[in-house]
Amino acid sequence: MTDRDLKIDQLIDAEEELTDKQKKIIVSAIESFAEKGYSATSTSEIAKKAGVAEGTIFRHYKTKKDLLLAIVAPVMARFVAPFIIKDIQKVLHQDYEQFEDFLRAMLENRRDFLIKNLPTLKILMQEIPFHPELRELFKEHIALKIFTQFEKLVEHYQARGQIIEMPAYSVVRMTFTSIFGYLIARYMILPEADWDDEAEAERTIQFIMHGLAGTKS
Amino acid sequence: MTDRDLKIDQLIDAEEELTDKQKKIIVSAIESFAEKGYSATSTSEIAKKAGVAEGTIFRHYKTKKDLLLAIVAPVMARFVAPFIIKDIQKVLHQDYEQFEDFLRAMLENRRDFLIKNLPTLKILMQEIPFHPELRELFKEHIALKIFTQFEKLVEHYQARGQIIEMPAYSVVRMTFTSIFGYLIARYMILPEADWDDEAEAERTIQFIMHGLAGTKS
DNA sequence: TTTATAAGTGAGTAATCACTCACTTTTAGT
DNA sequence: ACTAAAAGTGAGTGATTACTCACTTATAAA
Repeated sequence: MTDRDLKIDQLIDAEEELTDKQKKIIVSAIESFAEKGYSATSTSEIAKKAGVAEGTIFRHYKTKKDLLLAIVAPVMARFVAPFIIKDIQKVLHQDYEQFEDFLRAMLENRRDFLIKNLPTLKILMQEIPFHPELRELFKEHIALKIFTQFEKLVEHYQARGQIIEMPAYSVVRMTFTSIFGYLIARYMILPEADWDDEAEAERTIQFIMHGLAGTKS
Repeated sequence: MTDRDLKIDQLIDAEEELTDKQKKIIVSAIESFAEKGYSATSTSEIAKKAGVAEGTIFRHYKTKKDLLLAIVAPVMARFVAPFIIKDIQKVLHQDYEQFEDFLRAMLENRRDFLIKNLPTLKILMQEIPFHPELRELFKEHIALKIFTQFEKLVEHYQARGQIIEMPAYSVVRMTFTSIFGYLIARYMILPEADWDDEAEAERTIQFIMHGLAGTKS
């Protein structure tokens, strides 16, 4: 187990036994951060909403920023965790012989996670540009781990003629763009519209498959 | 000319003769808003950076939020303006017989605009979720005007067999997702990476074209 | 040159900010 | 029941906030 894997596990396991008041603080903070933004939310406001003295927040989190990181970091770690597979080859041969099957599994899996953690993921997207620590965590996990892992995966399917010959990073970018573009449009930008979720997901997957179609259909 | 067209023109023309100090205020505000976010930027900070008394800001903008809107609203209007074409049919027959040509023109055109207005567009993306006035402007222009306009356009190319039969809104969503996904990745998320811009743009267009290919190739 | 209007100033304001600290209450091991 | 550590409190801190206003300076038409 590398240092980096350890870091992820630490982040995920960090959510241990919390006091009732601690939970209320986190719930209230998530609500306010998501609604008004991190900078526009005051600690007194969070305390009031949580039914807690303002001092209690600072008993558990040294600074307001610490509170933000405590909320956002574990969710980021859990969001990318399923992509970090130790033995890709095995998974691919056993579970997903077709790239399409892999795509479909990924879309459904991450959709469920996104729905369960919508406000926190909104906060994460909002604040990433302004906090170097968050950006660093993101780069370390996403850019390095997932991206390279995904490139191997793409090359695997390219070798089998399922995906067009093209730089792997382009394939990865387009796939991510399409899937998360759909999820963001569906759940963040236009959640009110009446979506036919199954049909729209299937169309998105077909779009990617045709867009990246290789020599063997 | 409808009320809405008038509104757009008003927003665009709003940048008339400004004092030297007024320009410096706007430039400084854009810089700080983009770097630290709107809420985390103080008016005293903007004044200092612009070499201006704090009162001068409030002479021209009633509130801090007014300053934000004065910066962001015209750029939003200009960003969507080229999509608002009065006579689509004419444009399509004369300039873009192929959907592919239209896509390529749109990509290049909006790329240039994005590069020239990068910080302001960053601010816009950041602040849209928190300001109802901005969201309203966006919905009015994007959701209603562009989206319906684009749907007509898609149906035009579908009728000619260039695009697969599929709900037009899905086609629009996927096209926008792919193009702006590329532009955002290229210029906002990973501007440091060494991109082969022409190749990457071409790959993105080919990806869309294959993903949406109709009966007649 | 006069004069009205607009642009610019900076000290001042009440409110709010993140955070501290001396203190009280709760928890849990013996 | 005793006790030490952890959790919780809320009044108080100086700094900073967006914004005001009485005043000065610059602009330009008559």
